[in-house]
Amino acid sequence: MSGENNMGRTPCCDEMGLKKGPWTPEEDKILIDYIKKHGHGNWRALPKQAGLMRCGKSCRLRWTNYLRPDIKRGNFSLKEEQTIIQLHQVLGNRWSTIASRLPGRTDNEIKNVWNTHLKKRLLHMGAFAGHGHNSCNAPAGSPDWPPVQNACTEDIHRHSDSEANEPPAKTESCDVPVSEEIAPKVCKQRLEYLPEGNSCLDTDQDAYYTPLSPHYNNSPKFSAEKIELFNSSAHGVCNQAQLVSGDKVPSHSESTESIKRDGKKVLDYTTLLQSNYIDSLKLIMDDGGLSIDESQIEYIKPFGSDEKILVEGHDFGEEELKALLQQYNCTSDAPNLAYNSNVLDTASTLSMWPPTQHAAMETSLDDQLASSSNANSCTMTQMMEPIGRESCNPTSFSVEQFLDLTDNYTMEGKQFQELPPDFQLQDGMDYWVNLLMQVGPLPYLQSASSDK
DNA sequence: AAGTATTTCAACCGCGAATTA
DNA sequence: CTAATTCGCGGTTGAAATACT
Repeated sequence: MSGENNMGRTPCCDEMGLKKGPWTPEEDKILIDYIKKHGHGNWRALPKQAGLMRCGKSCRLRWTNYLRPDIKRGNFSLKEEQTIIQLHQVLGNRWSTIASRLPGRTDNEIKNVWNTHLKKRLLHMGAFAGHGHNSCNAPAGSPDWPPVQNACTEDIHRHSDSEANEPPAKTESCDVPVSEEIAPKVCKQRLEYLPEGNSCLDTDQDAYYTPLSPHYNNSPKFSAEKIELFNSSAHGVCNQAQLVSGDKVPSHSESTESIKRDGKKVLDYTTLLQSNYIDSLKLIMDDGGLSIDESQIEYIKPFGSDEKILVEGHDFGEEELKALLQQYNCTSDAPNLAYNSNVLDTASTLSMWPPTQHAAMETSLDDQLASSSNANSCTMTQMMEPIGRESCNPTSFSVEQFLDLTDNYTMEGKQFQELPPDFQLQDGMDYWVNLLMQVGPLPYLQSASSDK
């Protein structure tokens, strides 16, 4: 060892004569020159050898967070922010892990962006529901439900990693005060449907679907409202869902017309995602008249297997569907799948169907909730869902602008990554933009548009 | 224009993990 | 195996910048 006499922890920066505070350009130059020449080696020894009146820790911090040549300066792109949000969902405050997924960004910078921008933004959007008593109708006896992602989520993860039986941190440990008005209702509700006279969800039809059973209707956590799904895939690019009651919902035709643009229907799955009946939908797979291609499979792979998939379209072949289900680890007990009649016809030949909507009725609600929240901390739609409907009225911004965005950044096969530089968000628009950012473009749209 | 409040972000601190002797 | 040491992480701070009154 070094032979120093200090027992225990060696003080770092409080030794006499060591400078603290902001670095000067001269100090930066000394540090850069030294590391370029010798590498950093032992950080503790570095300042002495380089001639800096700093402690090694300060040098390391300055280098890794600021002077490193591969540091990317400047504002975060929307894509980067999207990545942070998504990773934070899964990882919590593991900033260095998140940073490893964002080349050129440091953990410190990401932490700052999260704390100063993203957290507030999500809070404003209602994504932070907070824990405990007043933020949602969480069932008694389910302390970690719903699994929202906020400062507490990390605690949940940590506990689940190592101390699975420990309860998550209490509400008081959350550093995000959540008011009733901005985080009102995290209602984990399921996409349970019992299509009348059918066992499938046919999104090609104009139809009403009711929540699954009286069993659920009796639960305060499940609404008895009906859900209307329509116009899903006539041309493969329109998925809509609205609550039939309790909302100002445009009529079918009115809504359909409103999303037409140059005779072309525009993807609008945001509304579907907004539905109270879908608790973790991350992907709507619509063949759009095309076959499933590899990019679709690749697209859904990273999401894990706990979210809902709405599969619909006319042209899913047997092999394609089989591949899809296998990729998604879906078997006959795949309550996360919804599908239309065409898919059902195909699927029925696969011995993989029907899924377990009916079986789910037999399962206790608590069990379902537990299994759902075990799979992941919080899924995208749960995150988005708490947005108060009154605060995100779709008519509060220019529909034209929104369609411009979807056309330009999704329909034309581009990644929806960055807003046009001259684009001004109007009130309410950020909700939609962020929602799109969360979901990303559907891959088929890219191939569909490039084919045409 | 001046004073005050809020936001931002680079830097610090303490802790735990990993490494070394 | 143990203890010292180093490293890296995440939470926090506080000065500077910016926004608001």
